[in-house]
Amino acid sequence: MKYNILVVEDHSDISSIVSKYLDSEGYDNFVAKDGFEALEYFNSHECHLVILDIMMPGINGFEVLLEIRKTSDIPVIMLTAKTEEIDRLHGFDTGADDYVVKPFSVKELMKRVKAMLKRTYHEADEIIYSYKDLRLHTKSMKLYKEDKDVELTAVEFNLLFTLFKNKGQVLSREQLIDLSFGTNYEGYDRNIDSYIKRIRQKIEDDPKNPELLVMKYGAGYVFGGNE
Amino acid sequence: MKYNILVVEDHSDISSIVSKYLDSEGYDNFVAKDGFEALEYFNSHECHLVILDIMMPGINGFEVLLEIRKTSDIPVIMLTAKTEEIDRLHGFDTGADDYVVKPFSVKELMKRVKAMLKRTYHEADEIIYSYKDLRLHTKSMKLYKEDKDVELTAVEFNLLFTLFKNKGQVLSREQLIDLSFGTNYEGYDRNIDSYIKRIRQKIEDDPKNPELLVMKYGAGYVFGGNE
DNA sequence: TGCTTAGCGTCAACGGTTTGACAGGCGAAG
DNA sequence: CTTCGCCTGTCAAACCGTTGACGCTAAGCA
Repeated sequence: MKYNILVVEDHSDISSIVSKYLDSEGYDNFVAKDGFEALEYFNSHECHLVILDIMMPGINGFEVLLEIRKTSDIPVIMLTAKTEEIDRLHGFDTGADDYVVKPFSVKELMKRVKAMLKRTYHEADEIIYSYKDLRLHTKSMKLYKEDKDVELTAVEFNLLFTLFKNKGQVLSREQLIDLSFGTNYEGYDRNIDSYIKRIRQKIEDDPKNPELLVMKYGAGYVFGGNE
Repeated sequence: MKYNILVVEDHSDISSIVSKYLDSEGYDNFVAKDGFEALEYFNSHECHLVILDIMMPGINGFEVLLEIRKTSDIPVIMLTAKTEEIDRLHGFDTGADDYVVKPFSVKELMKRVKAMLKRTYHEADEIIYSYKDLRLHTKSMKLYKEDKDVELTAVEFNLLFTLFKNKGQVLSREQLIDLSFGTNYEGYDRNIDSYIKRIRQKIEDDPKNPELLVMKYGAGYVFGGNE
C-alpha cells in the first residue's frame, strides 16, 4: 500500500529534510507552507497522515487540526516547538494523535510515522489472492501454483502483487513501477520487461505464449481478466 | 478483571481528561492532587497501576515513587514535563516502569496503560511452541532440540520467540527488532544478522545451509513454513 | 515494407548476506 | 573488590543471489 503524507511546516529547511526522508521510506508526500495551503491540499487529495507544525504564520497548527477534525479521523502528528503548557492543553482538546517536540531527530519522526500508519491501517494482515491455479500469500511472500511452491524474489513479488491487486487492468510500465517500487525508483522502463519475463517463467504453463500475464501492445501489461 | 488506577497530577485540567479517558476504557481510577494525598490513597486502597506526574508542589513525583517502592512493585508510569536526560535517569534509578513525555496524546497514554496492565497481570502462561525437532518453552526460556537442551541467551530467545510466533512469515529486520526488543531498541539493523547467525549455529543441523531459519533476499528472514 | 515495440538470453555489477574476529559491558564467582 | 568469562553490538571481508542493462531477434502495426 502506498501512503500519502501531508507535511505542514513553514520552515523550508525542516520540511525539505522531512520530505526527503519520507521519500526514501517510500511515502508519497506533499509539503504545505502554511495552514491555508494545507487545508486546500487536504480537501482535494487523499491523505493518510498529517505532520503538522503548530507555530505558523496565518492559521496556526491547532486551527488547521480543528478544521481537519471536522471531516476526518486521519492520524495527525504535531510538531511542537516547546513543551508549553498552552500547547499541551490545546493538543488534548483538538485531538492530535501524537507529538514530537522540536528539536527532534528525523529518524525518530519516521519511526512514529511508520508506527502510526501501521496502527491505523492494520497493514500486513495475511491476504491470500487467488486466480486460476495461482495463490499469492502476502505474509510468506510465496506463490503457489497448483499447490506447488514457487519462490519469488522481492522484486517479482512486489510486481506480481500489484498485478494481482489490479487484475484485469492494463497497467503501463510507469504505473507498474510507481505502484510496486514507489515513485522514486531509479531505473529504466524496460526493466519491467525483464521482471515480467522472469515472472512468466514461473507462472505460465507455456512462457512463450503467455495466458495470465499478457502484453498490450503500446500500452503495458494486464494480469488475468480473460474469461 | 477490574483494574484500579491512581492518577497523581496537580493540574486538574490534565487529570480530568485522563480520568475521563480511563473511565471510558473501563478502568476505575482515583485522582490525587499531590503526593501526600496519593500516598494516603495508595496505602489504604488496592491499586494496580499509578500514573505519576513528576513536577508537583510539596512532595514531588520521585519522592512519591520512592515511597511506593518501599512496599510495592506496582507498575508506575511517570509523566515528565521535559525530555531532560536527568529526569529520565533519575526515574530509572527509582524504579519507574515507563515514561510519557509531555505533551503527550491521551490515546498514547491509554495504550501504554493497557500494555502495562497486560504485561503485569496477564501473566504469560507456559507455552510450548514446537516445530520439527525443536521445542521452545516460554517460561524457562529454554529450547530443546531432539530432547537435548540448547542454551539460548536472552537476545536469542526473544528473537527466536517472535520467529516461532510468526512461523512461515517473512519478517524484515525492522519488524524483528520491534517485535523482539521493542520500538525503542537503539541499534543497528544488521545486528539481526549476527543474532540469526548465532541462533542458526544452535538449531540448524548444518548452519551453513539453513533449513529452518531462511533468508529472503532483500526482505528479511522466515522461520519454518517449508513443508 | 518499414518502423516501432516486445521478448529473451546473457552477464557483470551491485548490493544484500554471511562469517569470523574483537572490544567493551556486565554479571557471576571467587 | 577483582577477576574471569560470557553476551552484545560492530566491523570488514568474503561470498553469493539478484538485478539492471544490452543487443539481438521476433512480433505488432500502419
